[in-house]
Amino acid sequence: MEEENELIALRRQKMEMLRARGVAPFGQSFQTSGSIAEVREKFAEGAPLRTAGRITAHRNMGKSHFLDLHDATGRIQIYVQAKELGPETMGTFDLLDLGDFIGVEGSCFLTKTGEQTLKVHKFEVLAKALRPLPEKWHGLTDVEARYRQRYLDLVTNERSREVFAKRITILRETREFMQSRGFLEVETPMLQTVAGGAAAEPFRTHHKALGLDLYLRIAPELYLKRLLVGGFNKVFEVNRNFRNEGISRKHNPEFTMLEAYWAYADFERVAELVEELICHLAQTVAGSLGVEHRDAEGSVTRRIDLTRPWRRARYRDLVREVAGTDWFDLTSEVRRFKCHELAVQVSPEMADFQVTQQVFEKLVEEKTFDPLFVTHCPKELVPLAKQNAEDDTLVDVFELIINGQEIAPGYSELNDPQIQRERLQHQAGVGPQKLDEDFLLALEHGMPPAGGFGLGIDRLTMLLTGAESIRDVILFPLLRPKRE
RNA sequence: GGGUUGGUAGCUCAAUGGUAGAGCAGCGCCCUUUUAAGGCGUUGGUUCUGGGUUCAAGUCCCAGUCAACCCA
Repeated sequence: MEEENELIALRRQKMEMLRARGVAPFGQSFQTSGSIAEVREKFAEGAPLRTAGRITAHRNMGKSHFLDLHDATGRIQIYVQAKELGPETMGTFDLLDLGDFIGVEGSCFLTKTGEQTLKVHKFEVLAKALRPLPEKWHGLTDVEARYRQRYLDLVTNERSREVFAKRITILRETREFMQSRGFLEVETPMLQTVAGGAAAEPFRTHHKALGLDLYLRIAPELYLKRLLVGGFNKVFEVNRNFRNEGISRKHNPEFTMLEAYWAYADFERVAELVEELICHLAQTVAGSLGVEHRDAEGSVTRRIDLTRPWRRARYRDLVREVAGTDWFDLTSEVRRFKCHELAVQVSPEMADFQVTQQVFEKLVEEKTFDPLFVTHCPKELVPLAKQNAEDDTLVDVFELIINGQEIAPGYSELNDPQIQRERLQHQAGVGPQKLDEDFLLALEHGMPPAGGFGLGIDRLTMLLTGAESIRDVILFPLLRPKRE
């Protein structure tokens, strides 16, 4: 990657000097009494304990040393006394640097300020760090470096560790919640011959042995529905979708989605379920239904109230609220003029429903922070949903908006194979998708009426952690590689 | 794809067109309860890359590159 510098050369030298003393700079397994957090729990004055971690600070008092040992669970102070260890061991100790992994055996004591400390009797070098870590106080703040070298971000930034700990909890609790409601977790293909289930540009790939062009899935929907045909009543999948589109604060080309289907239910019951799920996750992860977002200094920048019941409103009513009660009576030309007045940008090639959707996105979606279920959407926006029984220009769906973003769509699923075929044919005409004949064949065998929903795990994590960018909740977001 | 801003030591940041600096880390010395330890001293630079303007460029201009933000 980069050439040798003085700091690295010096660490290599120390590594060789360790070898010369018969100390392996990259050690073997080390039996501990637990992680650093566990050791702190077991802490009892005088008790012997063993733990391991990375050295992140060294306070040198001459004949005695205080060091901080870190792992993902926390920090513990260790105390090294020259008299205790003897000159031979201290010679090895002097070859340690910040960043090195060591294992220590010692006894618990409290310093005069009351800090839990391990007085080291023995230590082992577990791994020498040949490159220096970022500075202790500011940590790594360069956003580009934080994404490219996430490991350094995790080592130095507590806040980043917390975000990912919460993401892990969200995934675990989501699975448990869905399973507790009787949903079965299934796995469906990532490699698909037809990229269906959504309107999005797919990634292409190729299977050599079959000589077959394939797509990375843009959604698992059509396979999960096949499972309803197959007799499953409640299924869900949590995994990656891939969309070959632009990258932004809210978009990463691969993102994690929970998708679930519930036979004999409809979008109303699914909305209830989603409400319960998100409230459960908020309680578990944020500890409250009042979610607070904070800036780097810790001041609250946004409060989101998840208290149930959540507001439900019809798409057209919401548009009327922001664009005037007569919006849907206006001509195309007047609507476009009104967009100009409302500072909503529209382009000439947009259809009327797209103009309205643009108004909706800018003036409703982006300004809504507390949960809002948008219902009775126009069918052009959601071609895979069931038509409303009273008004066939509408479909039985909800779009859940929280934190200014669409977080979860929910549907009464279309199960009429004939209408489904027409809709897909219409969609295939404009998009890159071909017709998934195999899916239509399945539908013709009969799919029960069902409710379904998708929940964007990345955006949900943003909501519950206060992250401003999707890259802050994805461990390794896609970046363009750095060239030489 | 378009616009704006940015890229300087390992990290965090300075530097009117005029000798590239500081803090932390490192290195040396002092210090046996420190915790952003402290004190004294000290090393470290392809200023993102390539061109140009100029007596002189980190700084101005052009092109490229990567990133962040906004827009499509």
